[in-house]
Amino acid sequence: MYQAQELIQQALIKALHQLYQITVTQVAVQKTRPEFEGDFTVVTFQFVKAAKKSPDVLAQELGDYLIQHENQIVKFNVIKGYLNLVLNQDFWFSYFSGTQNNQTIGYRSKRSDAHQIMLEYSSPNTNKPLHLGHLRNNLLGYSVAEILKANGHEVIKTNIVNDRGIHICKSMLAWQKFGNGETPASSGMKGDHLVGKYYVAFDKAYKKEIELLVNEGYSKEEAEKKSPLMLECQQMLRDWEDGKEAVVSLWKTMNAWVYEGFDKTYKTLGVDFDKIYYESNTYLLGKEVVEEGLSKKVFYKKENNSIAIDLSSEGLDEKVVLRSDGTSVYITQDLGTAIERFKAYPKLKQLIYTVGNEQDYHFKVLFKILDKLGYDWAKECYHLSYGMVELPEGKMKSREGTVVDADELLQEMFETARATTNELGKVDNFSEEELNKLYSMVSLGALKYFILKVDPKKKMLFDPKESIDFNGHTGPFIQYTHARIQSVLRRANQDIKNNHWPQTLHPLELELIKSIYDFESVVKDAGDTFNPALIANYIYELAKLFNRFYHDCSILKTEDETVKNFRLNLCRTCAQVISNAMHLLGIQVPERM
RNA sequence: GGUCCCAUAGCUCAGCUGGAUAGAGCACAGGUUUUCUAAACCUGCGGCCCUUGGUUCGAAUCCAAGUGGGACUACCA
Repeated sequence: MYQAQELIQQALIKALHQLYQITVTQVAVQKTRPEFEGDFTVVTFQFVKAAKKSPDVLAQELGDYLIQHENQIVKFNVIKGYLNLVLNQDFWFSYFSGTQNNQTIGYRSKRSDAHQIMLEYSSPNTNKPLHLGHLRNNLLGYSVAEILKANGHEVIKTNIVNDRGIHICKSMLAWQKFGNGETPASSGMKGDHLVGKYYVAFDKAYKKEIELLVNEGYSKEEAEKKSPLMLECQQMLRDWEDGKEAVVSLWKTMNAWVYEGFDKTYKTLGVDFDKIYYESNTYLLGKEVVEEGLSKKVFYKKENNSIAIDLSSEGLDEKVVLRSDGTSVYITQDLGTAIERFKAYPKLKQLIYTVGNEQDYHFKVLFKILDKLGYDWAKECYHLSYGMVELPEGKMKSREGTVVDADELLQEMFETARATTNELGKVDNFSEEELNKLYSMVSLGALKYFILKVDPKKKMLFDPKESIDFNGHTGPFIQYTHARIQSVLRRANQDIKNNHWPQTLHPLELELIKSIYDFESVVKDAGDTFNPALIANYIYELAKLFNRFYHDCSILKTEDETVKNFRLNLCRTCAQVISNAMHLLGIQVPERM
């Protein structure tokens, strides 16, 4: 790999030392802004004092030195103390020739120091279908996993399904009471939606009960405790924990409906998992950890017999880790599960949890406790926290029915893709199967890109009334660019020779090479910061640049064979970068659209 | 009350490890196709980068305080 910045930096360090006896270990070398001539820029102000020179003189002297001592640098100019350096064109040709036909451009092959990383994402409850918030989780988790793989790591994608608890009992109870034996088959409803319907039904009936009780003169709090439905539901949960046949069997049946539904949605979305955990298997984990922590005096027993940890010295509060009746709280299970995972995967280096930012505090506490218990991998646990998806009227609430359902949204996007494609009328000779594949590719491209281009940690707004765009800074724009390139390559129908370089480059050609050059470092940054948005924004810039090039420079009509060959080469490499980058976002690119 | 996150164009977002005149897309007004896919390209319009202080040669970017918005602060999951 060629390292332009590194090369310039080393030369600069030498220059500063020899010319002015200034010793530094690092000099920031940035890309030159497009409005100036040059490839890389050095800001000289920081050395002005030590060198006792004016900025312009300093820049001039440094530039002279660099030209003399570094043969890759051929020209420079100084503007207001900024030293703009121009690299030898051969440097770029030489880099570019290394990318020829490299189908894994931008990806690192598996490294010797590869980390085995477990990345948990999705982790749905089995009482309702997936909504827009889950989509962000799924897309983010999947993409980060792909990005980490592209950085040469081994990634185990995992999903811990929250398949037990009071929320599932609510759906079960409501189905028992109001369901009349309805099944996905009898109703034609997708299983997760059917179960979700009864979750909502429970809530409605429950609210009604409370209203009645309040009218009878009880306070709201009392009413919530007295509600017969809720009492019955809690009994159901106890029965489930005791393994009571009828309850367990109903639970199995309804969960199976949900899994069938989820699988469909996952398949549509194109996300998958290497290992699935179920909370019904893990929810009792962690109790022995509490014992261990007690003996290590990390935890203490409170007067009421509950067990807790005091984290006030860390700026956090006291946290109960085991109830006074000896049952687990949620964090007990999380402690147990994390330890279990590191036991089951001895090579595991890092554990990443993709969970919304409302749980920031929870994970801070979790990691702190693991650290205090003496697990040295605790510092390698990472909460991949992301902001909520909000609607114009505020947060989504599934019980209040203000959610954007994932399946519905996917279906709507599909229809929009169909309508738009047909309107443009470029696909007359597509078969039915090819068409459906295209609609799905484009609609998913639009949706995934829409969600992933936003910095994960920021909350994002989704307005269902304004459908997701297919023009401009969107997934389909980038997919279109890819299809366009493929069309040119098909028509060219010729072998592309390597190492045939034109005498001079068009400015856009040079910019394209530089942009391609950046891809590798963008992948690295995205991996280091777990941020797919970096990839998304990068690849948009490349696509835009390509479209300008496509508009300004003819490719197939070029008479000079060397130039034509070079441009085809550039096209092919751009298409590969687009395809590889989009793959990291979980987005496929079409050959034609 | 405490802790954490966020604030950039009418809207949705980049830029934030300090650097040149703060960028895109959408929307709005216009233009480009006998020529490789117009889901494209080009032009215009649009900004006290929340406020005030501080650090610095230099602040949208770092620090502090304030304002506004959100989340969390369960023997819920």
